[in-house]
Amino acid sequence: MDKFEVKLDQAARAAWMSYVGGITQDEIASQLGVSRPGVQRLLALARQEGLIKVHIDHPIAACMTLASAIRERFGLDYCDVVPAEASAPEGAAYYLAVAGAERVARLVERSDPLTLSLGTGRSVRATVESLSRVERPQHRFVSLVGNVARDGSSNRYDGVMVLADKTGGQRFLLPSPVVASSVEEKASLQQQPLFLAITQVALEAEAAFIGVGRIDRQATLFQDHFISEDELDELLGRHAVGELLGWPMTADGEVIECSITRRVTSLPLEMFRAQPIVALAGGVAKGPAILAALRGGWLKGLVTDQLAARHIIEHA
Amino acid sequence: MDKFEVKLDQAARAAWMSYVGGITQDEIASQLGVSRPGVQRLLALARQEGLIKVHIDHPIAACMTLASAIRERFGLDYCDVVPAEASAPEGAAYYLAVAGAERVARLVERSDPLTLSLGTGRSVRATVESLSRVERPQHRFVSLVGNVARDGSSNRYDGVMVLADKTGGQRFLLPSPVVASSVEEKASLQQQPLFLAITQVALEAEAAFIGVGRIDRQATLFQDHFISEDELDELLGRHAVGELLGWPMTADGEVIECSITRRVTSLPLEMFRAQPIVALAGGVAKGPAILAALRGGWLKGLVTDQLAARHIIEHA
DNA sequence: TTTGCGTACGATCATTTGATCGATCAATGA
DNA sequence: TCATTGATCGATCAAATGATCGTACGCAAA
Repeated sequence: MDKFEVKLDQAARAAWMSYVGGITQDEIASQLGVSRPGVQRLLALARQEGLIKVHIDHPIAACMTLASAIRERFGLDYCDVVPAEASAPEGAAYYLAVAGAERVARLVERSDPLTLSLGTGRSVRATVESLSRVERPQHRFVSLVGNVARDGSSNRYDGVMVLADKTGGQRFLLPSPVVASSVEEKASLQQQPLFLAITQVALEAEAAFIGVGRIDRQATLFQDHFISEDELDELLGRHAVGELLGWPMTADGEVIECSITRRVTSLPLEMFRAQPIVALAGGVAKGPAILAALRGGWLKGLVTDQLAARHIIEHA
Repeated sequence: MDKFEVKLDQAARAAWMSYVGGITQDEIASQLGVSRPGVQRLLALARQEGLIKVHIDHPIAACMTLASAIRERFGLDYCDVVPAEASAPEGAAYYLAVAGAERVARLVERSDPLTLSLGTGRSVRATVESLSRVERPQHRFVSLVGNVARDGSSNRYDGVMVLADKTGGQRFLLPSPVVASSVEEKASLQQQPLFLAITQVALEAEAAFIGVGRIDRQATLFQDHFISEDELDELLGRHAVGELLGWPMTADGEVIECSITRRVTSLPLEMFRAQPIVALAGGVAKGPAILAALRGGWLKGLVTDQLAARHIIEHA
């Protein structure tokens, strides 16, 4: 038995006494016949050699492991993963909304004036609906996506009105459909003073909370008739797997150039490179779209659920 | 989801960040949006609720678990369990000797005068042979068992001479066989001034390190002809499972009263109730004998191996 | 035997964690 | 509505742990 093994043996003893036996380094020192700093060194060696395995016996632990892996893999500021187990009675969408609301609340609840952008989508809407009321008339909230449906009605997933109502803050809404009916219509809309003023506010935002959309027959863009079936096929033919703010992208996160994207009225994603964009999206079906956004480097934060997170890590 | 589950959720998060993520309570506090003492409370809750499972990934850990269980079950001052795996090239007896020597060294290496008693046996002998030399002429070492074999030769397992040679300390040997050939011979031996003087020294010992003997055909008492085959059968008939210092005992640790024990020349075990007796013994075959000694409350310490320790815990 | 280098170790200081105390808040009962 | 009780929480202090520095020791080479 060589010297290193003897030392490792002793380190394992000390580690057992400390972590399993729960005694102080002083007591371990007197029991092993070494000094207290000597014990601390043994414990450091045990940690360094990976002798100490810790397991948190709670569903959350698996989520946090995934979250940590995603955060590190894609260089995010943060990643929150919520449980998606059958034991969760209200469903993952509820937890996603609560977790998203927590993140939004951290910004909204402060007193300094804040400018915050929102995308649209079920998750974004659920998030702001989960938020508690707080009086913050000094804040400004701006929508990054047009809030008009193709038939002229308001966007059913808009969150800016809800958020502004809950806080008393100012609201800025893009009065346009997310995809114009023609390139000319888009050009006309983007020259209106209101559009330019809202663009300016959006550029001043401290953060943006957005949804992630799929490109398939269940896509909001398709379901809400912003794009036709032919256009859907076209996007699929160009390997589109998801969209952010109406901008379709490939699995690598590259925005697709085509006739459809030339008609998207949302502010170009490139304008927000310097802003933290946080995606709120979950479900295994959203996995490919979220992964695309991550690969493209568009996101600084992610709030998702375990199912999507697993997909992301398995395919990263 | 009730308040306790929310709290437990948060505790699990904090625990993950601390124990798996390895970050400080301050950092966790800022990430969870609570105060540092709040984090400390969450971690305490996680510990209290048993969410944190620690495993030491080293063979020693299993030994320490057994040792801790034996120590608590029998109220020992200490219990050292050494590995008994096939991966240990030198065998468990070597580790047992090294561990025993460590315990003896703690006493022997100090400068204050020490009086120490020794029993006999392979383990005791191996232990003192594992001990490093140290100059301690002020110490006294006394044998608790006669060091004469039935044929008049010295006891091959005596440790007092070895120990005294290694330290330069004084040696006190009982010049008698462990079992006299008659009650009269025992009486005669015990009245000799030398015997009385050695008894007095033994009573002043701070601790005693002894072996544990079996009562079967491999028993030292039988192999070395201290007892005959009939006497072995008699002891087995009286449910003897082991012996300490030649005193045979039942599985409950009660010293057996019979013609054989009336001839044992060792000092009566009852004389050492106030002294810490440490047993040095290992191997699965020694399990029952060690367990008997523990049940009888004769031991204050134990140095053993994993095989014996398992037996003890499984049958305790 | 001496010298030089690397490692181990205790003293000491800095940082982190654990625990207590008092104030505040929320819930309950009169 | 008010008073009481229990729980929560931050401020603060005590205890424990982590890390640095200087010294001593062990080992190898000259």
